[in-house]
This record gives sequence, C-alpha cells and structure tokens, in this order.
Amino acid sequence: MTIKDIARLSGYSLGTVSRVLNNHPDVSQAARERVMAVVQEQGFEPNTNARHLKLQAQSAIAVLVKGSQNLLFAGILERIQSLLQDSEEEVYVAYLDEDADEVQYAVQLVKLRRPKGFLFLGGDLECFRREFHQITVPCVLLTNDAQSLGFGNLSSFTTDDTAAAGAVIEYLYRHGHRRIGVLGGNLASEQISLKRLRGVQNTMQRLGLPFDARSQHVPCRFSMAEGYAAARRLLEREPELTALFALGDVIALGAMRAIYDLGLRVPEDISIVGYDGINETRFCIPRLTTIRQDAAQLAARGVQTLLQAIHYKHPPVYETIDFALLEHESVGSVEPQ
Amino acid sequence: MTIKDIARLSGYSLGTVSRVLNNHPDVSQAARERVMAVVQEQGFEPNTNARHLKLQAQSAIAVLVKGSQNLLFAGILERIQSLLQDSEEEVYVAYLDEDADEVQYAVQLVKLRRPKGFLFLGGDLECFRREFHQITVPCVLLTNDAQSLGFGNLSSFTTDDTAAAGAVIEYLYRHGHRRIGVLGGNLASEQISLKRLRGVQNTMQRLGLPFDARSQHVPCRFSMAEGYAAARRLLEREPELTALFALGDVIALGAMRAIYDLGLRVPEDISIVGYDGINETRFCIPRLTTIRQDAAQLAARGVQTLLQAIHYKHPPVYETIDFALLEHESVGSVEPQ
DNA sequence: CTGAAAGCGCTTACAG
DNA sequence: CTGAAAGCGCTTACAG
Repeated sequence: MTIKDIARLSGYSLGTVSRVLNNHPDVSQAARERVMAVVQEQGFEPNTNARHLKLQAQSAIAVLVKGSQNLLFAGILERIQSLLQDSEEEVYVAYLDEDADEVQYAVQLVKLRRPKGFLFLGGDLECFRREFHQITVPCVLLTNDAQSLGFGNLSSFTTDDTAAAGAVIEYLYRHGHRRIGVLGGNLASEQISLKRLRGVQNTMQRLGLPFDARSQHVPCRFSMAEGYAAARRLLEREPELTALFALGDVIALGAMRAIYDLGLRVPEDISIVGYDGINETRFCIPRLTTIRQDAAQLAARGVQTLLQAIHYKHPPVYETIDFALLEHESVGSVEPQ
Repeated sequence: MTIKDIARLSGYSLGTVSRVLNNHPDVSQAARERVMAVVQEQGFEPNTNARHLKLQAQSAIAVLVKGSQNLLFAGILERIQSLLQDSEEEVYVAYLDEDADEVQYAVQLVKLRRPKGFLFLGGDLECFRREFHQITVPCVLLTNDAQSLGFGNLSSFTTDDTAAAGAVIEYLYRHGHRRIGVLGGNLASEQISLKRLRGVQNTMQRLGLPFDARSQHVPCRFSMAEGYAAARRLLEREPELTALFALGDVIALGAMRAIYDLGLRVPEDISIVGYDGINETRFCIPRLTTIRQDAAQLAARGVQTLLQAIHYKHPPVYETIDFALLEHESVGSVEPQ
C-alpha cells in the first residue's frame, strides 16, 4: 500500500494525495475528503524512509541517558517521553555508561540516524569541549551547565549544584555537625559531581571547617553497591565523622545500609544527606533528607526549548532550576565540640 | 557527501562503490582498497533512509517496556542494550504505562518504523490474543508465557510465576504464618500478576489455609506509593495478618514503610516477601526476602532467540527461567495457632 | 569485474 | 486547485 494506490483508489493524482497528507492549503475540500476517506479505509501509513529521504529530513529526537541505574534520570526520561509523545515527535533513547563519552556517541548517531536534536541527561563538559563542534543540530543538556562552553546550538538546564551542596553543608552545620564526610563522584572528569564537591569545599572553608578531601571524601559511582562500600571504607577509616553527604541518593541508600551493618543508627549516630530527591527517599527508613532536583521542570523546560530550537532558530538559553532541601528524618542534631 | 561523491573521488562508478560498501564478493581488490580509502578519508556514512527505502528494509529492534518505574525491567533493559550493541543492532526503546496496550502500540510502530523485531518487557496476554495477528516480524515476550497463544512468530521466556508465588506461600507457612495478605496486581487484565495470584490461591488451598481474596488481597500498581497505600489499607482492615506477600519488590518497599508508620516492625510484627529480586532488596533495612527473577538470563535468551528468528526462520520457543527464593531478613517465625 | 539504468515511495516547484 | 515530472541516495539485476 503506497501513495500510488491511494491515488488510483481515490481518482486523484499522486501529487494531490501527497498534498492532502501534508495538509497543504491548496487542495479542494472535495479532494481532501475523498483522499482521507480512502486513507482511513485502507489504514494507509506513508513510508517514513521515503519521506525522510525526500525531505532530507532528520528523524527522531535522541535522548542520551548517562547511567541506566540513575533513578533521577529515569524520572526525567519518563516525563520527556510523555511530552514528546504529545508533540508527536519520535524518540530514540540510548543508555550509556556513567563514565562513557556521550558526545562521541552522539557524533556517531548523527551519521547513522540524523536525529533532529539531542537531549543529554547528564554530561561531562570535557567531552563537549572536545567534540561537540561536530554536532550542528539543536541540543539541550540537562543537569549540567553549558554556558561556559559557548556553543550556539547547546542550551542547558541545571540545578545550581555548587549552591545546593553548600546548602547541605550549612544545614548540617546548623545541626551541630563539624566532621562531615563526603561520598561519591568522580574527580577525574568534569562531571556534575565536581561542582557539588566544590560547593562542599567552599562552604566548609567559609564556615571555618577543615576539609581534607583525601581523608574525608571517598569517590564512587552512582549505585547502591558502591555507596555501600564507600561508606564502610570511610566510616572505618574516620570513625569521628558525625555526618555524611552522599552526592547521589542511590549512594546514600547504600550508605545507610552500611551504617546499619556497622552497628550504627541513622540519625542517632550518623546523619546522612542525599542528592536528587528520587522517590525512594520518601519510603526508606528513616526517610532520607536530600536535595530535590525538579525533574518535572527540567524535563518540561528541556523539551520545550529543544522543540523551539528545532522549529525556529533561537540563541541558546542557560537556566538554573530551583532546588529544595527536603528535610526528612536522616539528620539529627549534635552538640558541636 | 553521497555515494556519488565517493564514486567521483575514487574514479569508480556508483555501482562499484555500493558493492564495496555492501561487501559484495564480485569486486576487484584494487577497487575495494581505493574506494575504502576514499570512504575513510571523507568519513562517509551512507544515508540510512535511502538504503532502507531501496531495500524495503526494516530498521531497528524495538523494545517495549511496560512501566517506566519497573526496576526489574530497567535491569533487563540494560543488559538487552548491551547485548544488542555488541551485535550492532539498532535499538528503539519505548516506555509504556503499566496498563497500556503494548500490542496496539507495536502495530502502530510497525507502520511507522518497520522494526525488524520486537522485545516485549512485560505483556498482557489479552492484548496479544486480540491484536498480535497483525504483527508478522519475529517477537519475544519476556516475563510472561506466550505458549497458550500459539503464534508462530512469538517466543517467550518467563519465570514460572505460579510456582514462585506458591513457593513464597509455602515458605511463609513453614515459618508458621497462617494469615497472609497479598498486595498488588491488577485482576482486570491477564497480566503476570494474575498468575502469581493463582499460585497463591492454589497453594493456600493445598495447605488448607482459608483465603478470601476480597478481604486478604489489595490490588495496586507497581510503585512504592501505591504499595504504601495498599499495605496501610490492608493492615488497618485486617490487623490479624502476620505476613504480607507483595507481588513486586517496589510494592514491598512501600509496604515496609507503611508497616513502620503503623508502629509495627519487620519482621517481628509483620513478615513480608517481595517479588523480582531488584537491587534495592539487598540494601533496604531489613533486607527484603524475595523471589529473584534471573534478569541476565531473561535478557540473554531473549536477545539470542530474537536475533536467530530474524536471521533464520525458527519455530517459536517457550522457556521457563529458574527463579530463586532469596532468604533475607524480612521474614520471621511465628507460633502457628 | 564493472558501468549504466531502473526504481524504492515520497514531496514539491513548475505549468496550466 | 491539480497533474506530470524530477529527484532525494541508495541497491541490484542486466549487459558486457
């Protein structure tokens, strides 16, 4: 079943059928009705390959997700899918490893599938700096700030990671904590974790707290298993810590179990704060105090901006999405020494 | 940059370039080398739209995931992605609502994108029975059994849900539990939850335990929030229950928090068993006793079978993948009355 | 082994 | 408002 069959069946020419299908204004009402009737009756769907070939058109919107176990991204992705479905865009999703080079992957994808735009869930600025110039379609980076890169086709929406991490440290400080350990992140690359760590260091310094990253910080990937191991290592090595800041909720969830297995209690013996605000934090015992990133907002602004940039040329936008510190049950007060 | 440019640059004709690109045997070594050199030098990638149009070819393998919050599926999906990446297949992933009609979606996708095969993560047999005849490409259904449907192009790999649910009830019985509540699932449609529920009922009957689904079972979707609400409702209504069986781990995680909020302890006051064996069950407090579905095995056999069916015609296979009851910390013993 | 040519299914100036 | 025709980039019988 092709457009040719529809033409024959409807008594109109190829061209007219195509125009009806594409909602061209210059078609008579009669032709429109007749053709649509045949299309309906036959359940005809135009061949996308031919259409794209002719239009030199790009196909779907590609979403590159860094880290398949990242539950924050899962939540954002769910909303993106639903928003793009509403606007009838095709979506192509790929999961990459947490430490993969997402821009390199995107460059490959451009050659292979010609997506009309990219949505990056997570991204390493270093990769963008190195290879992003090869990409010319509109792109949006979520949960990291692309302003410093200055690419004309790359917008970004992110939480202010440095401020949020600072807010966590201040919050712990107000509750009397002076010896705070930090879990997670990767110092080798310019990922979001670096900014959070910078927020920690700045704020510690401002509050006059000593912070020796070598002893008080254990890097790890964003998983419960690594959070568990990192917390154990840190607490065994530095038993005088009264609070932990995990740079991701999943790390915190693993850490909470590690604390329990060390015979300690949250928050009586050790306080802990997470980052992201995923669902799980509202159901674990105790509920996890955490920084909530606004997944709905990130998804909505990201999709909206990408679609606009695809349809009309727009300068890039860089927006900061508000975060909130959700005070749950995992932080206790201690007497500052 | 098209094949025409490569022809010009290499001094060979269009046809020869195409033959080189497609690894046809009837090309001289000289032509092959010269053409490949130019292709390399120019970084040429053939246009997929044109190629597919000409070949009438299907494109990617489509993976339809039922329920974006399903962490078991997330684990299976991660493995599928990596396996298909190794075999250089393109993957198209779509998340559907837990209660969506996945077969209807697949039928749409066939018209739109002509995938060369489908991998269904979760599926409602009723939908398959009604509409699957419209799909002719090879398909694999994971976590449900398609044998009873008898479609020649639909294989399936699943845990024996009825047996696994039965094993849970027996396990609780051996620990003295006689009054057992069940959380989750949807009785309206022929989803996997129905089989688990049947396993519960059969085994209860065999053990001589009364089971009144109307009072002892609260259906809910597979999320922590719904698990929380369902558990609260059930325990407030039936305070004499000593154990809960949640038909999914996420439901169990929500339920554990509900139990805590009711002032009860797991497993001292209430025992609870989950289903799926997701990562979280190894880190929550207490660790959740659960049925482990073998995600690695499901993914591996599913992908392998689908690829074979795509490349050579094969009769469908229906396999049962072994489950395991992971005895963790959420079940206690009680004195049977 | 290679080139010239047809055709996959569609869109869109160009005429009328 | 409509039809005839060119052409998007590729593959593959068909000749030679």
